Amino acid sequence: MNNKVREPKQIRSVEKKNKIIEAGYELFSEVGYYGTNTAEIAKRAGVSTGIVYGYFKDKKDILICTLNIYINNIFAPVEKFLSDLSSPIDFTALAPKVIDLTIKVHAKNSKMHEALHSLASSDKDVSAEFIAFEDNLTLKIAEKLQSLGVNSHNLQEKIHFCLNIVQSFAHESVYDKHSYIDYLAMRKMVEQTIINLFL
Amino acid sequence: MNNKVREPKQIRSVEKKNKIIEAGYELFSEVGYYGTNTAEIAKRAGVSTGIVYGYFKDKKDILICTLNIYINNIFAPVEKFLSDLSSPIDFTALAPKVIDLTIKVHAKNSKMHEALHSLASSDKDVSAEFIAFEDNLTLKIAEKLQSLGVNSHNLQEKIHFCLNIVQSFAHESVYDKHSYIDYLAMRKMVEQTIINLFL
Amino acid sequence: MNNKVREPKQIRSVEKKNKIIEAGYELFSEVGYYGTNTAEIAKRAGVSTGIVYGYFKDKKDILICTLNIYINNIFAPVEKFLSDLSSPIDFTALAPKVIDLTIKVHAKNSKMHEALHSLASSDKDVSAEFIAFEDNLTLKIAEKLQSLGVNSHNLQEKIHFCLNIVQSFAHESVYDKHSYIDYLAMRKMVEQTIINLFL
Amino acid sequence: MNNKVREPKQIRSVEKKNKIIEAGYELFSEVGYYGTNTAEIAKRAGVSTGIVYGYFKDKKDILICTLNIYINNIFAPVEKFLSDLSSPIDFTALAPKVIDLTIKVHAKNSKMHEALHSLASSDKDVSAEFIAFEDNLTLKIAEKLQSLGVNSHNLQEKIHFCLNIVQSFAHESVYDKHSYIDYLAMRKMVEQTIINLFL
DNA sequence: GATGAATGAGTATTCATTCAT
DNA sequence: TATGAATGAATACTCATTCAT
Repeated sequence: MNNKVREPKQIRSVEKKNKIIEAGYELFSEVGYYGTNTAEIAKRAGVSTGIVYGYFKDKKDILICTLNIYINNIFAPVEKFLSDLSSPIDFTALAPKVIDLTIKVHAKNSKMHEALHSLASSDKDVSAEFIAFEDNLTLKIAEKLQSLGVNSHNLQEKIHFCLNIVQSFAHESVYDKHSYIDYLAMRKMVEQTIINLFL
Repeated sequence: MNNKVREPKQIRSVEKKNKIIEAGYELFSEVGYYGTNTAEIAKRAGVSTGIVYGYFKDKKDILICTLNIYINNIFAPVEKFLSDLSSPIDFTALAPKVIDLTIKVHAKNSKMHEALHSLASSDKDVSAEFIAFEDNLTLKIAEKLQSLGVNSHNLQEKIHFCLNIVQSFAHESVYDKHSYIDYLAMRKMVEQTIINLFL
Repeated sequence: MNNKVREPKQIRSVEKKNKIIEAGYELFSEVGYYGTNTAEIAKRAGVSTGIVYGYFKDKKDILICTLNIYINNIFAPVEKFLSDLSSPIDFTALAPKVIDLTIKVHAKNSKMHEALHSLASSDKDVSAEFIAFEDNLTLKIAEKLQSLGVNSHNLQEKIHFCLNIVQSFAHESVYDKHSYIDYLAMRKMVEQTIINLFL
Repeated sequence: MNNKVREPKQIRSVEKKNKIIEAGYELFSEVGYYGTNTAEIAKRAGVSTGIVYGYFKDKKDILICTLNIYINNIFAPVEKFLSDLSSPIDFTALAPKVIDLTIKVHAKNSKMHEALHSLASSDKDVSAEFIAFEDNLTLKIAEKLQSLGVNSHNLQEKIHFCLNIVQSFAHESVYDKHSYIDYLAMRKMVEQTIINLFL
């Protein structure tokens, strides 16, 4: 067929495409997908509205690309964290660090997290990308732990479960949504749960 | 001031209002808030577009009302469950039942759950209603448990944490999103985590 | 044909019709014809929306009826004024009184004056009714003056011209629209112009 | 902040904006502000509905721009007229010319005059623009007359008063609204009134 | 490649009028 | 007569996408 979307090869073009993605990332984070319009993205990226469709198939395509930024924003610190791990692993010492990292990462990306999750529920493409990311993350961590001698049964399930509860805690903790909750006490529960899993 | 929205007192009116809410519930579940238009809601409810604004202030008002249905759909079975509890509580026996119930409830309301959460992230009204619901749920459960002699430290935090992990599990479980995960094994982890909390 | 609009014969009905006209008068005065809706008129009149169409053909029909109120509001004091006149007429003494009366009447009905004129420009029915009123007013005054021995040439033209300038002055004066104008000085001009006409 | 409305710099754009204003002018004149819809304006201007909002903030913004056309339509001939005046001024000769000019100008713009006045009564923006225009006109004339040696007391009030009666006469004269009036006789009164003022 | 003007389908909301009760 | 719920056509405005330059 007629592939209208350019794969930019020139450096200038790549830069321009990235500018658009960044602008999209910012706006989607600030006002959500439906609160953002393409003209605004173009304006913030410093390009014309027309050229956006030179680099992206449609508005959703921009979102998919911002999703990749989001994923990298999370992946990068996690990979760094993993590469610093060494055998033998002391989960009692590790758990607080994992929580700290997750909160830190989440605080920086929480808005986008919401914007993306919001779309994932109604859009198969976004949802698929999201699931693939989580799978990938779980697997990466599992591999690393195994290479460091962790031979826990149901390792992937444990990691996945940990990710769930840590993220869930980080999300609430960042927003401090429920005023009557003692988040420090809750944090201890999260830590202990992780430790118990890997005993 | 000018209260344009009718508070239906006639039976016929109540039925009509409910029809609209149901139609909204269905459509928001199917295609999300932004994928639904008011004409479509009216059509599915079998009413004119105009009368929708006789019962609801605006489109978001319909959503808020569907949110209440959703909340009741969850509250009702939980209250039933709580009322069947008797002292002394055996958490080892209780945990699986809680998970069963949550999965069952979630399976029936998961689509709406996503649609609502999706909006909660960008809309303060929806978000507030949601948080209030979660607070309410946590408190109700805490009261009941205390009345049955559970005197655990940080009871509210424990309950809230449990709700988080059970819901998170139920959500994944219903969709079976991650193909490589053994959800039965993961379920055991959830159960054990609950039991450990209340030991 | 089928004359749907009832001519109320019952006293209760007449009262109800008048209530609607009054409500219309108030609302048209306050927010203009297009800023008023029939439901609001009915509400203020204390009747149902449906019955409005029992007494009036349509929304414009209400306006035409309010126009009659407006006309009476002006006619009545003018007639009173005329009936107090006695021969011989001293225009030097009369002119200030005419201006006072016009301002007084205008102050009470200026909003409706604007609402009606606003519609007269685009609606033939309203316009016709308005012109008939002005003709009638001019003729009434002319008759009275003639009966009091005023035999001025072009009497009707003079009266009409006087009405124009007095009304124009009253309108501006009531609103004090132009800040740099000395309305007292202008008033003297209006008075002198009238006096000159009838010398 | 977010300046969405384009300030057209291209010749093509300027032409298009003018087309829209003209279309608005025509339609507002023909059927009034409320009888005109934006789609109709776009259609008559030969453009899409969307681009109308590229050039104008909203429907009222179009009206304000047509108001400016209207004002220029009046200002231009008046300025021409003023620039042809030379000292000393003979008001007896001037009065008929002023009336002729006003009638001529009014005949060309009377419909718009009505449409605008109609809105001025309910809209502050339009009203303000109108008053400013009248003030401006009065002042311009006053300056010119003073520069030509007219040192009349209350000059502004006199001019303003003259404008009122001439416009009022022109309006009626153009429409010949009142069948029983001898407009030639009335015209003489207007002339004489002006002459008397500046004696 | 790049621009930004132009398109036009789409949408929430209003309101004069009707009609079942 | 009277009610007020119901109708549905009408309308201002938005925005993803296209296209002439």
